Amino acid sequence: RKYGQKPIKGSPYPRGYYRCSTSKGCSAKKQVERSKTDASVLIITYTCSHNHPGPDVSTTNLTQLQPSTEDHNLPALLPKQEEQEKEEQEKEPEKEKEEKQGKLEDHPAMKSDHEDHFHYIQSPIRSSQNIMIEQEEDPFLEKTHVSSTLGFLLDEEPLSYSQLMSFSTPKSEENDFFDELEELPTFSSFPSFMRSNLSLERIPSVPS
DNA sequence: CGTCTTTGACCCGCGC
DNA sequence: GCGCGGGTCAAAGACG
Repeated sequence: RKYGQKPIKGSPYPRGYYRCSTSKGCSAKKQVERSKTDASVLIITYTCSHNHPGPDVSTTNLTQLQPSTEDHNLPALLPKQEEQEKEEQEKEPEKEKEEKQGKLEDHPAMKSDHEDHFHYIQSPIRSSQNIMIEQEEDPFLEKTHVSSTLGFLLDEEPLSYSQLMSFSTPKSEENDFFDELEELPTFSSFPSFMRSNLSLERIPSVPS
C-alpha cells in the first residue's frame, strides 16, 4: 500500500513509498523511483521482510515461483505484492482515462516504444548494481534481507531485475511512471519466471 | 460505506 | 545552530 511520495533531489521523478498492508505488524516496505540517468530504469528498494506468511497464495502463478524464492526474504509476500500491483495497474489505467489513456490509445506507437525500451532495458547489470548500492547505503535497510534479495536477483537473474526496473516512457508522465512501478516489484520477486510474467502483464496494460 | 491514493505538513538525521 | 533532504503521518478526495 502506498503511504507516501516525495520528489527526490537530483531526480526529476518522485519516489514512491509502499508498505505491506496485509498485516499490521508487517514492516515490509518498498521504495520505487525512476533512475535519473535512465528514465527507463526503475529502482526498487525493499526494506525489512514480511513477518507473516503470504496472504493469498491464490495467485497460482506465483506459487510456481515461490519454491525458488522461498529462501529469499521475499517469500509468500511476493505473491501478495503481485496482487496489489495488479490491482493498481488496473486502477492506474483509470487515470489514463482522464489524461493519459487518451494518449496511449491515440498513440499506439507507444506500444512499440514500450517493447523497444524493454529490449533496450534488458542490459541489466547496471540496474542491479544501482539497486544494490542504494540498499547497502541505506543503514536503515535490513542488509540481511536486502542483500539476499539483491544477491538472489543478481545471481539468479540480473536480467530479470533490470527488466523490472527498466521501463519505457522516459518522457511519460509521472502517472505512467508509477503505473510501471507497480509492475516492477512483481518482477523482482520472480526471477526467471518474471520475464514471461512481465511480458504478460505489460501487454494488457498497453492498449492495442 | 469502506478502502485506497494523493498530497501537504511534520519530524528526524546529516552536513555545513 | 541552521538548512536541506528524506521518510512518515494524517486528512481529503476518489473509487468500487
